[in-house]
Amino acid sequence: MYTESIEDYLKAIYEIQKEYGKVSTNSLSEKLNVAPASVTSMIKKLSEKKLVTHKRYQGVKLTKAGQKISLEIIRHHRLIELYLAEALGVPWDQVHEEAEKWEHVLSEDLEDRMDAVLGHPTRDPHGSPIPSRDGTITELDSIPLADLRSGQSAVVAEVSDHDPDLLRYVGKMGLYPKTKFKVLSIEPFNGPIKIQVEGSEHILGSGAAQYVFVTEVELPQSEMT
Amino acid sequence: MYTESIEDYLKAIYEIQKEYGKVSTNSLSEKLNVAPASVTSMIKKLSEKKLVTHKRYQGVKLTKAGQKISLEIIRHHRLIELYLAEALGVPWDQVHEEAEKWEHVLSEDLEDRMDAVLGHPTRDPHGSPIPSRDGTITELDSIPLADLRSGQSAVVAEVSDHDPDLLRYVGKMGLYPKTKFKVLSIEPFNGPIKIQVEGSEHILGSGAAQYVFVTEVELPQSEMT
DNA sequence: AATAGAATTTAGACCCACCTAAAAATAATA
DNA sequence: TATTATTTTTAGGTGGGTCTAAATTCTATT
Ligand SMILES: [Mn+2]
Ligand SMILES: [Mn+2]
Ligand SMILES: [Mn+2]
Ligand SMILES: [Mn+2]
Repeated sequence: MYTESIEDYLKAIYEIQKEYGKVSTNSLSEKLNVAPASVTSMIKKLSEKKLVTHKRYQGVKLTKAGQKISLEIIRHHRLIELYLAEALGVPWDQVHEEAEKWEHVLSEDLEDRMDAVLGHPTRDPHGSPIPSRDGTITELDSIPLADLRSGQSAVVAEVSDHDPDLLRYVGKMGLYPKTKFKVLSIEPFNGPIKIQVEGSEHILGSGAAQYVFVTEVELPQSEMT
Repeated sequence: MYTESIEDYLKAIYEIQKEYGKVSTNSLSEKLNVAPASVTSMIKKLSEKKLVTHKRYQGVKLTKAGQKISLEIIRHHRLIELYLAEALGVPWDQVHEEAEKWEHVLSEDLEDRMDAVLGHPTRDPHGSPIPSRDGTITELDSIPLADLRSGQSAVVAEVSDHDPDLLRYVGKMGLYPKTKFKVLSIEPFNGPIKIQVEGSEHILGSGAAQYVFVTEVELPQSEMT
């Protein structure tokens, strides 16, 4: 078993790698709220343990072993989030914090039991895919809601789960994963977006729309090719 | 919040205090599997934080503040044990290990939700009382099964939860809390004990009988006063 | 009361994860 | 290309929790 710290680093590396491709010391420093110097020394440790490869001043990359552990922790995290939401009614903006701690002490046995109770789910409450036990994951290809145009319809795929305020904000307008909605209007220069969700209209700030990812985009008739 | 280590020390101190009255450095060393020297230095820390009082070479005693935290952790531990058993079907010999870790990262909110789902229970799967939110606990007054005599009936109150093998052993004969049974015979010099549980007979070693605590003892007619 | 044995504490050290301040390497810009 | 700015690493230090080996203090026994 690895320390909580190591597991959190590996998870962060996986996530940054996925989002930006390259994983710099500074990006880890920011994500994990530790000083860059601390990251450097942890990188040295991870590198000695062959969990990441590292070229000085060039960022890190997960090894096969590192990715395995990383996905194992992400599986814990997301199963826990979903379990808390489903079985104990924890609101979706609070599950992340709880999972952040619990993920490190969850036994494999309990992981399996939760998985079974939930019916072997594939998505967490924010729409993120849950890696399978053997460490495979199918990332979604979705686009930010902010990139849609007037008249388009789409389905919410995933909402970033790192800011509880954001989750409460978009939750208030019903923008949960799998929810279909339509863009009524979108103002230029990152202006507000008017959307229709299940009959009612809402105004969504472009900042938030950056963190809501959508799929199944339908063009309005007039713009079909 | 306190560290996991501090919480485990406080919990151990509470338990030893309850069982033996006096809490020595060595008893903590054994219970926590750390060197006596480590205990001494932790005691110094707990003492500075006013969680225990300590007279050199004389053992420690929880302060009000120390007891409060201790009972808070014990509440977490026992609620978790019960939740795992009830909601996820974890066998009673495995819940302790899982709880030992999770207890330190459980939020108050989740504690309350589990408590509610379980219907505000008062006993964990091993029969131990669950402290209330405000830190009160009513310890049972029970006696070891080993102290019973031939012909007596009693009800299982509590089984020590620190040895999974013991739990599986007594579990096999159905000696769960609230189970009524009768002593058919008991051999002298710590000999084996023959008991009847729900119709069927079992032989119980005296070692195990030391860790099964019973209550509601009924004398056989012939020995009534 | 003296002494042997047991329990406890002190001394000194290790590993982990973090920090700040300063140096070094890389990237951006004039 | 030379200079400046940014990023990353090194150097040195702290606190938390543990260890072993050596003192100290208490307890039991003669
Ligand atoms: Mn975490
Ligand atoms: Mn999530
Ligand atoms: Mn514990
Ligand atoms: Mn228990």
